[in-house]
Amino acid sequence: MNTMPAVSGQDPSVTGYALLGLFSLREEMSGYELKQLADRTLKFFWTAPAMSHVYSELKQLAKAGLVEETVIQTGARRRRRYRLSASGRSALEGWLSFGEVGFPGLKHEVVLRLFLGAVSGPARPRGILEGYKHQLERRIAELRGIRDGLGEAPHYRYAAIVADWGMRYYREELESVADANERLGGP
Amino acid sequence: MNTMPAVSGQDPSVTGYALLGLFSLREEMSGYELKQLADRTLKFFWTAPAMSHVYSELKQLAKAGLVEETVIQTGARRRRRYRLSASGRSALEGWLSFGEVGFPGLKHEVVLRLFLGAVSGPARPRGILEGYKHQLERRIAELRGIRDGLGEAPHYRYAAIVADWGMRYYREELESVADANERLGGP
DNA sequence: TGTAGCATGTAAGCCGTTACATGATTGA
DNA sequence: TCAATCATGTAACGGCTTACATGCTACA
Repeated sequence: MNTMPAVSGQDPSVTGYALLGLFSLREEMSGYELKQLADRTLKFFWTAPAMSHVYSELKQLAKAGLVEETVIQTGARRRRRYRLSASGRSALEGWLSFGEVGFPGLKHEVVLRLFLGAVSGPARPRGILEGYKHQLERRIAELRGIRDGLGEAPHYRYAAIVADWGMRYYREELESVADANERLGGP
Repeated sequence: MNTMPAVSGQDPSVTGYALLGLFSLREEMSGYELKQLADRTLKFFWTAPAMSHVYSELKQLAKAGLVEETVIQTGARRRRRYRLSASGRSALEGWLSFGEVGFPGLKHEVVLRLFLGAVSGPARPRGILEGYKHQLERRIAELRGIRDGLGEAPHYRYAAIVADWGMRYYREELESVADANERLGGP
């Protein structure tokens, strides 16, 4: 016999589990708050879902019983707040301990355009590289701010490892930009 | 008045343009060959499209007049071969010279699971990191083979820059794996 | 009182995948 | 001749985005 509560819907996507996982950092959130948290965490290693996608993902997670939904009526609009349910936590733990993990997926338009440099001529990649460099510097500053806020507290142990991973990655990208610029005969 | 030939369909997606770009490396290809080429080039900086997606993308590109299609009937099955058309080349050039290039998108399940290490406990990330290390080593060997085949010929100038970018990235990932393992108290 | 930003959603539709079906070719 | 691999697609569907619609709140 089945002692689990009946739930409906499919297995969550990886993004679904990722969002579920964020509830381990903060017990209760609205969709908006979850999106904000995703933009300070997930974003650095997993494409941040659009606002509207966060809402629809939460709807599905609620339908599957993995998060508990509290509806608050305020005037003409209802607000919802969510927290991880017991079965949500065990689903998350199960997902984390299960199976193979795929190789990271990358969609790197900068490198794509560099790769096609023979078609566009070298001026275009140089400009793109320049723009990418600025974006990277902004990202690095953003991530450094977050990383500094974590400190060395054991509570943020994993987050700190991940933040340092991200910093190392962005620094490597900066190096690759410099190397490519040099080889393109750039400044 | 419009001097361009009439074509139908939407603007290609980035993946569409990426595939179009591969015809600058090899004049004429079947869908199968295009997929093989993508797996030796694109794959390292842009998620490689599934075989079936390559076929449907080619169909769309042909419909839009960006590639020319030659149909060959052999027995009960027709084969198709493709080459870049004149308007395909100018569409590619236009796309390459146009506009803003977004920040690279990453879907890194390894880091995601590391990030959630507090939920799973440290043993699981350690195992995942170990597996990732092996995958990275295989990738590096694969890319090194390709890179060595390029040599220093000016013809492969851009490809060589991109291959070296990839190698640098994978080496950095290996460093991050080692750092994370250390901090997890691992071997 | 009006406007900018906070907040919550729905609808349409593309992008891309997996599963499936099937044919052709090569070598054991 | 059987199996493996090369090769070509179709169908169904999920994931995720953009565009749009709307309400709420603070403050100038």
